[in-house]
Amino acid sequence: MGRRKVQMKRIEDKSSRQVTFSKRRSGLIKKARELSVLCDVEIALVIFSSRGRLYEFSSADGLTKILERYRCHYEQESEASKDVNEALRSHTELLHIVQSQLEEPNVEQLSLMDLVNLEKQLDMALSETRARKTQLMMESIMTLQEKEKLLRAENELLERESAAMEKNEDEGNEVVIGFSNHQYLGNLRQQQTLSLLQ
Amino acid sequence: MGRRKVQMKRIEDKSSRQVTFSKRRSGLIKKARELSVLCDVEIALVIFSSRGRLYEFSSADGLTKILERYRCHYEQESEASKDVNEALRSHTELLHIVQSQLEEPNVEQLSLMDLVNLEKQLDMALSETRARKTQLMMESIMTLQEKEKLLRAENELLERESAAMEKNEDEGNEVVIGFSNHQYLGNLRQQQTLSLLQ
DNA sequence: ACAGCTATTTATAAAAG
DNA sequence: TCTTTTATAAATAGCTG
Repeated sequence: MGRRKVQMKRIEDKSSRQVTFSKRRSGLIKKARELSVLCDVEIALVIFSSRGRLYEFSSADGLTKILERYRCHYEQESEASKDVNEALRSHTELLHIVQSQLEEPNVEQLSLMDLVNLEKQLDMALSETRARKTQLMMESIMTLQEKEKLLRAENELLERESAAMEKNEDEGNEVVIGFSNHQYLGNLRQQQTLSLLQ
Repeated sequence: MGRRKVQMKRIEDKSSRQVTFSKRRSGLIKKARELSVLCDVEIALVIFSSRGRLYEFSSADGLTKILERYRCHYEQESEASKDVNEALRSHTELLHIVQSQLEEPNVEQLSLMDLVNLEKQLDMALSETRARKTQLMMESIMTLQEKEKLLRAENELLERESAAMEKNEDEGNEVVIGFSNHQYLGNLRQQQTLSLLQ
């Protein structure tokens, strides 16, 4: 598509090779963008010039930013449950894809590659769910650890209060306390346990 | 470049979207190949259809190497994009591993059933690991909950003790206590959170 | 879903400024 | 060297089978 047809081999003239590279590169990226938009598919395109310069296009670029924002708001509950729902939705969608693929008359057309890819997607979905679950549990543990810390502090306080009072007593008032289990709790192995979790 | 100009937005009609995808995909890959040949540059192109099918093109050096190079090129970039790249790279790498495994002479003997069974086995292994992890976390949470319960009981006891003592006091002994945060902790949403976990 | 066929639109090689 | 223009090659949207 130019003044004349071009041979499909390396352009020897350095200058026109550079010009062609510049033009065709932008054309290729444009086409990649169009394809991703028109057909709603994910595309990653990476080009290294002979001098090591990098050019890229990625339909997931917007997605990356969304995921980043998603991570920022990750700790908030409302967002969290939304995320769970989203994961569930996409998971279900994937299952439907698998079903429809397998229910088609011409199963033979499913190449091994296709199956591998589907399996991978499923596994990624699983991974997401797993990661989400793990995070929720971690948060749960964190919360409980926080509470434990607070309760310990409170206990110490009360203990000191109790000791101070006892010291100032002179008559033998009977007290309700039968035993004290302040030191009941051993050292936490929490750190150890958590290290096992990932 | 067709009978009419096309709007740059997702093609809503599923059928024609599929047709366009097929045509433009091959066109894009062709253009990528041409650019890599004419200008002697490295190109990696990955396309995921909405159905999870993978299409790719890469110039001589191979997708993995190019993506590896890409990753190095971006070492100084943000964490997020690094993660995405890494995911893409390892994804592709894994794919190649599986492919090479499957490209052995007697691939034809691998039936769908075999693949399904293989997948099942893999997933069971994953499940086991996952279950183990979950169990560890659950135990961790249980332990912490137990501790919380004990600490609460202890607190109550101490509080009662304190109250009893205060009642039997007649002189204004100064006490060490400045504040009390017994009710600091809100109601647990632990039950709710846990229900989300499975 | 796929293959071939134009009428058109796009991309771009080469020329011009 | 860069940008713009132009002539032409390519790609492809909508058809038809």
